[in-house]
Amino acid sequence: MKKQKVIEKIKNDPLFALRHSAEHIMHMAVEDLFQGAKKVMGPPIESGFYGDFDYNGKITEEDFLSIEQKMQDIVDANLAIVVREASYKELKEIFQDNPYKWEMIEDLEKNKEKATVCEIGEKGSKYYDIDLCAGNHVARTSDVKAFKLLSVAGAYWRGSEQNKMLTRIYATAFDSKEGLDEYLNILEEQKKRDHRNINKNLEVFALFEEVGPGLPIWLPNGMIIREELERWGKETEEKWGYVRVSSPFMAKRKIFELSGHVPYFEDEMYKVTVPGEQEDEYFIKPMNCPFHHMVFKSKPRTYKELPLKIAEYGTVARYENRGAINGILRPRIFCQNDAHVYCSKEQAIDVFVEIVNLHKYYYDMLGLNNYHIELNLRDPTKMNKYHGNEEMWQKAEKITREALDKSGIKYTVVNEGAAHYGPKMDFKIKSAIGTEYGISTNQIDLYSPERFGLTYIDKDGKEKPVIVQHRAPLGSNERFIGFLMEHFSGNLPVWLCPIQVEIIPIGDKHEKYAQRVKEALKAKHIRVEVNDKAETMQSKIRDAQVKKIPYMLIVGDKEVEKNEVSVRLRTEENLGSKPLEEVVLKVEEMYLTKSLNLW
RNA sequence: GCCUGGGUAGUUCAGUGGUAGAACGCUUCCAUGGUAAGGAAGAAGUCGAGGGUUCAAUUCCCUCUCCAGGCUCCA
Repeated sequence: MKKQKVIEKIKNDPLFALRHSAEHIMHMAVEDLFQGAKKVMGPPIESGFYGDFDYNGKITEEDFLSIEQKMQDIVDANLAIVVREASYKELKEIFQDNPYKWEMIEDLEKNKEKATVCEIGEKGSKYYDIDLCAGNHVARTSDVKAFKLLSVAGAYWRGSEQNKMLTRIYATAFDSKEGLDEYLNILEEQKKRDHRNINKNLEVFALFEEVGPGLPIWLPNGMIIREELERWGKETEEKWGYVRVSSPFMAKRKIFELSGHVPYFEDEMYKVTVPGEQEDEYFIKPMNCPFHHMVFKSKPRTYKELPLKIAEYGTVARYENRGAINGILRPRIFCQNDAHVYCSKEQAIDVFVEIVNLHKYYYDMLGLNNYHIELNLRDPTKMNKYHGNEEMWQKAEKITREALDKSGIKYTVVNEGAAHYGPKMDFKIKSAIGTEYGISTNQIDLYSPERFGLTYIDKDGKEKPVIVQHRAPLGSNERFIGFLMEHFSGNLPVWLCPIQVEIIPIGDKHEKYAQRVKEALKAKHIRVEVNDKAETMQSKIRDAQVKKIPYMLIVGDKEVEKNEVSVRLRTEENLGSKPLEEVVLKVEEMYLTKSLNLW
């Protein structure tokens, strides 16, 4: 679990104890209302808590009201909450018919850890509960001032697909009604910022049942964003010494066997069958790496060519779990800002630092500053997930850590999530709403060079293996743009806006002038449209605001007369009337410099 | 893939065992406006798909499909 850090943070939350107690109260209420429901466990989480139950019937959101009422009853009863130590023997007696608790007790016993219980109320009274529990609590149930159940979900016991699916209830609790209301408001706001909601106004992509899940169609507006972003990526890579290639969107099984993907990912690869041709199986490519390795191999390489940076905007297909699909943040086909850098052992660290710097450049330009690296190492409990020998892994890890230290970027280490061929670094960015995204990834790979026989002739005339670094600073167009939509809440930087300027003629008679303004902007390649609907100016302004168009140029009698336009920004600032030329130049400047400001 | 809930006009949603409604949007007309919604009329739906129960199904039941929130996963 990547949860250690999060848990630390949660434990420092002043509401931790209160939520923990609220969770016990919820368990009591559920066991009271649903015969046979067994409490399993439930910790406080960021901004709330959840509780898991084993219950053979259904608990749905319709039951929330009665559960909440029962909880309120327990809160009103003002029961004492006491935590004390307990013997394994006592515990096993208490939980003799609860296999989950039993399992936890046995774990404690095995590790010789102290066991504590939490008792709420007095034995024999209307409400009484005793539970295996290690944690802080508030003193009395009445300290839980405000709570709300939020959703039901299924969750596997101990997080494993092999285990039984339990019923999980998500909820939250606060020390005041105001705190709760504020939080519920934030949830509402987050929902509005969901890229799928923003998409309704921005018209970036469209999904259809007939096309298939996870297969978005890019609409004209989306395509503008995408092409601006790609152009920037390509220009930047050119400056940073990358060369571009293009690889076929499908290939024979053989190459994916060579890359080592088949044993781990065959189930998630789209197979292509060719009628009448049985000998070869083809897959739609799920990644670009093997092809770039082949580019490297297309002729003998020497030290003079290194580092060789091979880039491609490559579209890949992965049959993602149905439940993992989410708008364009997690589709089944996506286009990566991909490249592989081939270098010598000696160059590896400098190359890595350069890649980190490239990330920094991109993120700075977009004004994203809340990011860090997560270094994903092998999960010691799942060693069968990884290729290569121990020595290779140790070496890769050593280089990676050295490189990270030298780059000076902040990073956290997680013992999980490595790629099958090597340690992985994920760039995690926190969006403006606080959601964290794995937006880009970077990997130092010693495995592929060995598999593919990727070598170069060094100065001393000897053939040596290269080191490969996988990188995709702009992630995939899909996820990156979805992220940007949410981060900016739809208010994209001017250069990425599908429509940069909306011209709003006040009346019919101003339309001719509006067209002239339009032509002046178009001459500078600014994306502009005239709203010539039979509507009031106010209504046209509203339309533009909703579409998050950065500049609204209002033209009426006064402007026509002076050859000016009245400038309103989507920030609702009214800059007043300005000469047309000045406005054109300003917008052009903001566009070309990729400014994050509007004026 | 698993758990829970859902699918009604382009969108957000109401509603019903006797084949449907609102708001916004769209089209047309009127209004010619000064910084977030002027007025009127009109078009628009195989009530996700298939099967079953019924005299009758959008409504009840089953299967499939798609969507949402979780769990698991993300080369």
